[in-house]
Amino acid sequence: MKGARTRQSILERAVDLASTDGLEGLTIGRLAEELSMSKSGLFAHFGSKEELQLAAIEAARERYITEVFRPALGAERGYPRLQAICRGWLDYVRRGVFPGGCFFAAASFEFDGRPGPVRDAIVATMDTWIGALEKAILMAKDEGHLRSDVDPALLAFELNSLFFGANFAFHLRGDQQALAKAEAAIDIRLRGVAKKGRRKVA
Amino acid sequence: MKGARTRQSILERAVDLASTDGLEGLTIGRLAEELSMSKSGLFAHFGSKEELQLAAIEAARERYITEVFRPALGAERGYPRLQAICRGWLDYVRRGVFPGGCFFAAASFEFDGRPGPVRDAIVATMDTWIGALEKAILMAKDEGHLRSDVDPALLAFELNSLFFGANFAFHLRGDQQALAKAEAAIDIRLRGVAKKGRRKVA
DNA sequence: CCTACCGATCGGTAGG
DNA sequence: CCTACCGATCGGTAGG
Repeated sequence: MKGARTRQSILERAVDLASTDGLEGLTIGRLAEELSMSKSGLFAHFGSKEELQLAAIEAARERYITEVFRPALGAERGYPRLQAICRGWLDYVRRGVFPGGCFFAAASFEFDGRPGPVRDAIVATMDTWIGALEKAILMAKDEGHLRSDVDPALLAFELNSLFFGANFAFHLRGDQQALAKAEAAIDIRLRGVAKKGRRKVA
Repeated sequence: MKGARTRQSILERAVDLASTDGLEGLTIGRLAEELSMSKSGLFAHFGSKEELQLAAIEAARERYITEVFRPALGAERGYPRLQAICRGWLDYVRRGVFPGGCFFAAASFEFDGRPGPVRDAIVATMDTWIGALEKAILMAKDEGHLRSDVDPALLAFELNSLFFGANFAFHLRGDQQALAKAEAAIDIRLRGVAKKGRRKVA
């Protein structure tokens, strides 16, 4: 019980560290020092650095679902929910849910050229996310909110690209208009596929 | 003269290594080993790891300009050149100009949460790139190829997002339709801002 | 451009 | 969860 709580607090810190320094830049020594515990004591919770990385990915996924994705499911299915996901994503960038910017964008670009179990876990997480986005689009089609010729896989690709682009412009470039641009771009795209009577995004 | 050649060959290797392992993951020891030279011999060319990282960013920028950007300038200014930049970018992803995927996307997401001279150099490089993209869009407006209400900063944001999204879908997810999706998304967006008579992207 | 070396830190282990 | 330790590798230096 206590072990599980300790493990969870280690992972929250690990996720924050990895979002700024990367999953490889995350080291057991610094993580232990920040938590004021011994390296070996922390290490005992995971058994290897790779297991720590995999557990951090899972913890980041849970944080993302709790803070960003699940709240959007409160909106009614169809266009409103798709809007809620988009607005929630931009808010996620603004709020800095991960201190070093989007954990998943960072992990994706860190591991896109390297094989191994960590990469595989990132790919699986991103496949699930893109799948969830496609499903929200498909629901909006089924509800008759989007035109029937909309390609969910294509639109999900576009929205995800704009999300990552917003993270890039906001966190790296410090573009003060980053979120306004992303919102405008999403608005343009969604208006292009919405059926009449559904025109506003913001 | 010979020193400059050695330095250049070190940097080409450094850029390749950094594109897969990151600019922090790039180590002097492994780089020296791959080049069959001593660590200190290599080190003498740069003086510090940070200088090596800065030189690698500059070398990557030169490779990008030579392989991707300059060829697109061969197309006539306006819509054709904007198309050429877009097509060149997707081809750049497909060809794997950097073995670990786009060097700049990786570096951007690696350093977006960390201060310092390396981050500053990445920001400056990306600002220049986005500025060049905006300029190409502005030229297309000036030539009368794009509608006069087009916002170059917004369209540059959108195109760059799709470029990075294509890199993500292709290199991380291994999505076989990644480039086709990116091409379709770019086509949709450019057709939306093109003046009549300019409708084809591919 | 080399050999030889430095202190610090890495992931990980032994033993409790 | 700790102390005490391991070999390997890190960035960097001395001296040539």
